Amino acid sequence: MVQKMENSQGGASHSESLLFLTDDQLRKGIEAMFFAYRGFTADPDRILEGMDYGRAHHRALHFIHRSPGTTVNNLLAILGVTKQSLNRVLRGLIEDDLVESRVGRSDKRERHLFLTKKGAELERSLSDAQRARMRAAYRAAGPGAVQGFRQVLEAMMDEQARRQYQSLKENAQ
Amino acid sequence: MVQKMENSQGGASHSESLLFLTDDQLRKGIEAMFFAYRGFTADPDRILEGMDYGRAHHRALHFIHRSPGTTVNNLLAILGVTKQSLNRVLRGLIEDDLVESRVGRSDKRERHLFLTKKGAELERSLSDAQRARMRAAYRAAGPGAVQGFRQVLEAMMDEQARRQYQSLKENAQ
DNA sequence: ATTTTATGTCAGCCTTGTTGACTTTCCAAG
DNA sequence: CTTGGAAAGTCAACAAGGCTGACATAAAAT
Repeated sequence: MVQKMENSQGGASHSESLLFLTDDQLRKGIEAMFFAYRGFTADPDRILEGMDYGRAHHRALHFIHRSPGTTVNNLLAILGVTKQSLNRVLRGLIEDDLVESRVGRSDKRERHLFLTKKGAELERSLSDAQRARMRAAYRAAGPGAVQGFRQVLEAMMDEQARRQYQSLKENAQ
Repeated sequence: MVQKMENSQGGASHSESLLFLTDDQLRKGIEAMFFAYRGFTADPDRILEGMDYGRAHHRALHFIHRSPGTTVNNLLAILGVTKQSLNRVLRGLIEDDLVESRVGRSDKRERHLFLTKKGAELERSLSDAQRARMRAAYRAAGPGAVQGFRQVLEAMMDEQARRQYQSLKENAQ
């Protein structure tokens, strides 16, 4: 049965909410994630529609930008898709000269991925849009909220994803 | 160019971070959303794999449970998909006796949607899993974080989604 | 009586995910 | 040096879940 909310939003009572997490509070969090993720992807999706690309291409560009020279296997692990799925995306990006694939020096089986100038430009325009929304959300919510936001998201990740997130977090450019 | 982070996480300086939002801070938020959303959908996805259902069915069940008797048009607006896409999902759920579609009393063009007992059971098992993760994340992050989490997410939504979210928020059951 | 609205349905397409099978390249261990 | 296995790429086939366009029906609204 759904619990009644003894501990509504309007009030406050921050300290109690740790212990008394009602189904209703949790459901609000779930719905907030659902609606917010739509907003989160909306701007890049708009930019990409019309081009031959989609969200999968955006993600590849993002993480190649983030870790230039990363191998296909690294990218596979971060994106959590199969190599066949990633390969199709990468093939398109390489053909269109947005991504360069260089054979590894020490291990020539590996391919190291880099954005071309053209690729960096597209990545930039996508991340500009996404950052603008994130910036607006952060400012609207206030400085304290940003901490909480990231803490809850981090706690929501699977173990593996959290490790990947944290190792990305460390090597700030 | 990517800005250097003068305002790292390790430090603190909550008050300044409102004004000095570096690209690096914003990127962390973006990546946190990406990885966290994977975790957010992981448990229901696991439950549904093997059944003939997917994430789209989960979403339909969630919002029908949330607003019993909602019309197809309402659901369309909330989910943000086309009627053809939703119809395919609903048809499956109705055939399998998880959802009941009743012709409207006052307006006989409308169909009002309800979960059957069987549908309510599946919805329950899905939302139990999702709530368990949300609860764990809330507890790990602490009571203050929950406020911030929801504030940032709400600010990240499109206008239309925010209105939908808020109107759902109001009629707590 | 006509138009608009709500819904459903058919057909076909796209993106992005999946599995399975197979090849090539090439490092490294025997 | 040979060989096993890892890394990468490719082909084929498929599924989920989006999309558009076209069309049908019933009922409400004008």
